[in-house]
Amino acid sequence: MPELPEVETIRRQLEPEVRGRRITAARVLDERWSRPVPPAQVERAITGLRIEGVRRRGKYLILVLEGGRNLVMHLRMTGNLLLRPADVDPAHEDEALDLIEARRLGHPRLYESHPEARHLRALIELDDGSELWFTDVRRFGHGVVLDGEELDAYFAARLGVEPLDGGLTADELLRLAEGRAAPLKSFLMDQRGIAGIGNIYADEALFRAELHPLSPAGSMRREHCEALVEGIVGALEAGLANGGSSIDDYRDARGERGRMQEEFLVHTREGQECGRCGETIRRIVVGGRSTYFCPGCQVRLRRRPRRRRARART
DNA sequence: TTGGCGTCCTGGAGGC
DNA sequence: TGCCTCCAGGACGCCA
Repeated sequence: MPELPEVETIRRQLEPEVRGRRITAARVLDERWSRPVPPAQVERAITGLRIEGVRRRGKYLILVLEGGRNLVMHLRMTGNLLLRPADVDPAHEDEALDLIEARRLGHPRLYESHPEARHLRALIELDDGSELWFTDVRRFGHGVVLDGEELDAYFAARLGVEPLDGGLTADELLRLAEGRAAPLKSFLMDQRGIAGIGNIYADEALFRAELHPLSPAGSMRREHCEALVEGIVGALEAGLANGGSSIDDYRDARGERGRMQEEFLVHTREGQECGRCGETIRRIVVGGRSTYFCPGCQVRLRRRPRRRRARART
């Protein structure tokens, strides 16, 4: 599942390749991708514009276009953004002419030469002949075009602090968690608090911090917050260093698998021995999501009584 | 205001 | 072999 490390890996690969390139054509093949905005409107809004950079915010990937316009994309669960260089396939030019039409008609030979085209949802052609393919098996991913102030408002309503830019401190975490009864696992996955953490890195961060996923978020003391900040940053940086994790569908911009799944400390390791204390790693469901933890060394905190507010003196 | 749950969506695994 | 059911999960809407 693309979380912060996966999206950042794609961003770092795309940035040097597409910065300065001009979008010569855009095709939205699945109306769900841009819903509720009609595909043609999105295509018109970005065609002809130069790409000034590639940014990331939480799990969102942003093509920064000239004139203050932005194409904001979210990969959700099975989305991939693939960069197909112009010289990858000498025969591609002829095939590209027919790719969209062949796909529309369900041409049987199309998927032999382009298996990823089966789930192609949007396609952006660049002026050097390269293409960006947004593919997505489960069709949860989407794209939206936003201008400057709209972009700020869009993220302000959805995303909290960025964990890797120094904004996440123990004090900030303590403030975010205060009074919250939600389990730590759910708390970490709430993008309005901390942006970019999903199911995988929430498990890994809590293991590193030695905190039980069912502990109420508001039960943390300062020392727990310090450990959790360290756990979050450590887990995300490990993901980045390994090119992200590929449990199912994730591929980077070059179509390569990540290696982080080989480095998981608890996630998907049910029944295996904990590398820290030797206890058997367990799987439970928290908030409808599979959650892996070590019952031996991840401490379950008790809910702290809410501090009484001082009565206003009259 | 907060937390929990259902929904969207598809491919793969497992059961019969 | 073929059909059916269940499961996976990010974000969002709805309800208690």
